Amino acid sequence: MATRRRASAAGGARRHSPVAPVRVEPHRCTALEKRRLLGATPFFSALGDGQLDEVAERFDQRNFTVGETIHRAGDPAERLSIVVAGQVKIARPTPDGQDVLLALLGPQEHFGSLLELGDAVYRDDAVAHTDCCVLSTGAESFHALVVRFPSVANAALALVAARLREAQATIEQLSTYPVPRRVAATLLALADRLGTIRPCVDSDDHRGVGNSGDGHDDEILIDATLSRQDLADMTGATVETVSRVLSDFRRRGWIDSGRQWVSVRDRASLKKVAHG
Amino acid sequence: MATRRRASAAGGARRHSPVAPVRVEPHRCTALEKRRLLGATPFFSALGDGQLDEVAERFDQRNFTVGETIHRAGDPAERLSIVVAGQVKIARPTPDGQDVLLALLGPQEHFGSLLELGDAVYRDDAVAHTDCCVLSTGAESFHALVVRFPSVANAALALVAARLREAQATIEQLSTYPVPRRVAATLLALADRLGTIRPCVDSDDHRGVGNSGDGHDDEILIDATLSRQDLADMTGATVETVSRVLSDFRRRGWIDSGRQWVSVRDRASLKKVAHG
DNA sequence: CGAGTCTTTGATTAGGATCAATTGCTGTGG
DNA sequence: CCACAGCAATTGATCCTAATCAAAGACTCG
Repeated sequence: MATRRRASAAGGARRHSPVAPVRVEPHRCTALEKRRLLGATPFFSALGDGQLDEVAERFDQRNFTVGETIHRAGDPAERLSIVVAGQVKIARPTPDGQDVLLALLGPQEHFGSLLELGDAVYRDDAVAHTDCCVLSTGAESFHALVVRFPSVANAALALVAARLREAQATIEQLSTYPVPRRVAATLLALADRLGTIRPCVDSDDHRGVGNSGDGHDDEILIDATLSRQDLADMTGATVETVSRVLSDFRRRGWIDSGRQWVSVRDRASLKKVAHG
Repeated sequence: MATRRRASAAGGARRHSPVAPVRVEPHRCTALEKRRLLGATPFFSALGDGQLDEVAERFDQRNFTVGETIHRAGDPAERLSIVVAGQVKIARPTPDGQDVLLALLGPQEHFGSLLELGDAVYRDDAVAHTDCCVLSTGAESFHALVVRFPSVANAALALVAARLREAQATIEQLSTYPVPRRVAATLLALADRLGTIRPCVDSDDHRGVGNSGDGHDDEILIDATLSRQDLADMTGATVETVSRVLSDFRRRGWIDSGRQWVSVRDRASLKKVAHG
């Protein structure tokens, strides 16, 4: 389904369509699918089929289309949600209008009231970053599951702890490193989480060979609609600065990028920048 | 025990001894004390005496003196610790030597392997910020408790979630606000967590009245040895900048400060700076 | 094709970092 | 009790990173 017109050669200017074919999925899960999807989730991976049924009946499914708001900061925090398809953006609105992008979640990842424990309201906006499908359950319902299945408690703890680690890494970045370094680190992290290999060499285009001998060919596309503004919100910088940094990286051949997309060409060099 | 020479009047220059009487406590808890201390902790507050005994026998007690290292980043992460007296500083060392102070923990607060779940090593240094007493247990031992007592699981989840919230607030601060605002917010947070009322008006000094009519008299001392460097590490700024900001706040009469201590005089004004 | 976004690039400014002394507090030892 | 060594804090001068302001180019979609 990827619409593309002329994915021109590697070296030169950026071209039209990014590489992210937006996939939509407006569907309704069967009970069976729900069970399967939840079972694939870190929360419930230790449970057997019978137990999963019990879990599944407590979860509701909802679909959202790009840009749709799932919840807003300030709303009563009453649901724990798990992304099963698509991507969800978690952003903290600040008084002065400048958002901070706290996470870009993909399938299997969770958001919502688990993080707001002991808190009455959400602290962040959750917005559908692509069309997406989400399974969610009430906070009490989830707590019942925690009590019933100790493995769920352990998993939840581990997941929140992992989030905390990420947050602390971000704090480290923000407090001590300059923007290019933060951008490099962010790109690498995104490539790890959302990267797909060899973007420019696929599709239905006829294609000679692909790599026209320009050094590296292990290009990794970050499979998300990623604007400069998003990157700025992730790194605590401004759009203009991010744009300048990306232009610089591009000039050096470390990345390739265009409207709403970035791909990593020279992981090693980025790593060097990201780690000192 | 507070040594002090001449705590001079309120208005003018800063004077000698801060106000923090350093208390030492090199002792050994009895089993009974251990039980009581653990029961006072958010982890185990829901448990009965019999259950607390079970918990207590899994915890060991250790004392540390100021500056002593409890664990270092890179050490195998094998213990969960709870501060019962004194303060512990959690700092993340960065490659280029500049530390990031992630937390300053007081009694009842925890650190260690709970946050490193699924991680083999500590990410941070833990250092005794004052003389202190710590109860700790092995990671497996703690997990056994989690499975045995669901309330412990819930408490642990809530505690880690609370840490995550703090971390996200810090990220918000770092990404979008200027230094004076961050410093103001940090001071307020410290005053809330570690503040003691009326510092200059206590001790065994004879004292006329105390407040010599200089506007506000709700002064709150931050009860910790707090260097400019510590503050800088908490706010992601440099010592010099923090010093300038504090001098400014002092000139305005919002705070009072000296070598290794700060007290808050005008909460309202600080709040105004901290929140826009 | 044209309106609306997103991106790039340039010029200017400002907030903090850095470099460099100087002053002030603390506790130690003569 | 006082002098001194050592560390913490202050203050000034300068430089540089990144924000801000401003405008033009690029891609998408209706």
